Amino acid sequence: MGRPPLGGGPVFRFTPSEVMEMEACLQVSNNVIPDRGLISSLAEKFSASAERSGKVVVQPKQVWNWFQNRRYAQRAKVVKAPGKLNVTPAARDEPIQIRNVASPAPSAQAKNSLDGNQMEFEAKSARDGAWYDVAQFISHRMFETGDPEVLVRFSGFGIEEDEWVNVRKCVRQRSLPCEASECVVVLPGDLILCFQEGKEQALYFDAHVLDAQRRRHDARGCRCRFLVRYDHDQSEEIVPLRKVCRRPETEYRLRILQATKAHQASSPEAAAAAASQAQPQKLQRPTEADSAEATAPRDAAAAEEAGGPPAAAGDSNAEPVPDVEHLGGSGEIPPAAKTVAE
DNA sequence: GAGGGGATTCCCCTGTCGGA
DNA sequence: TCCGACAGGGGAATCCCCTC
Repeated sequence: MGRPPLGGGPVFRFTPSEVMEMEACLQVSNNVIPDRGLISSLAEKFSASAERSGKVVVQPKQVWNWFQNRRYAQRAKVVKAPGKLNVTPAARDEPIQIRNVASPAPSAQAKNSLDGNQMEFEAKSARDGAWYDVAQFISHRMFETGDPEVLVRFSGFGIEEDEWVNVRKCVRQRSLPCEASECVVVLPGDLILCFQEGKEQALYFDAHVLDAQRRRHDARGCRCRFLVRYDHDQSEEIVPLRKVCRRPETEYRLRILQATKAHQASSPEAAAAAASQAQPQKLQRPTEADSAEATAPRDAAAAEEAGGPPAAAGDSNAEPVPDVEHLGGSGEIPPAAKTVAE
């Protein structure tokens, strides 16, 4: 694809001084192509220089091409250099590759989880099979089968709604509402907590993601759609992100994603910092005005808990079980957000 | 008015071509 | 072989139209 030189004259070449200046720009901007304004001013400056003596006009497009080519050449060089990195130019594609990657060291995750933050739990009610936030563990008992049970007070409900639930099967770490930027960590096959709206009630049920339709985000936030199948009735529904709460086990994906973005933005150091500082913002369950659900801000502390290894994802029984002995005494969870049915 | 869906535009990345 | 130019593809942002 040979291109005739612009203007039809001799082949265009940047002078050494021009190359030096553009390289300096590239370095200053951390290998990011300068904006249009700077490119135009560079082109004008080069055109007016003594070396060009006004005879050759340097087009902004040519300057831009130079930046493109130089950056690509530099990255190609880095990739070929052995043992130099794991920072490849394909960084922007990595979110897709998050799938099936190994999780970060468990120790790093566990460190954050108990770092002065109180863990929050949710429990499955035997009455309707839906999951509710746990406000308090009232008591506990042990069955002959060896399965411990706890008496839980659901957040937003009174004593009359207290329920004995199986710790292994019906208590787990609280699911996390998704922010718009977190839709990428919701993948087909994932176990999620999904807000199902019925005619008379709207509750959170376990569901599995069958398919994820990615859409462009805009000022309104995430517009992706997720085809989910509810575990309790096998019904399928296409839901927006706001109805999806991801399991804490997917936290590692978010951290990988953040680390990847940091790689793109600057350096491996920044990436490491981002990975270690992944601090979820204050989250809320999706608010559904039409349904009679009461939603309050959830404590970000619970969101701090990183999920376990990928193997645990999708297996609610494999999740950490609260120490009921301990929680029985001080298991008070700050007024959390409870999703109140009907 | 809010939200959903699609079209358009811009930018970036990757790869290739031809001249020097 | 190096360097500049550009094609093709994909992602992101924005805008417009439609429906409820």
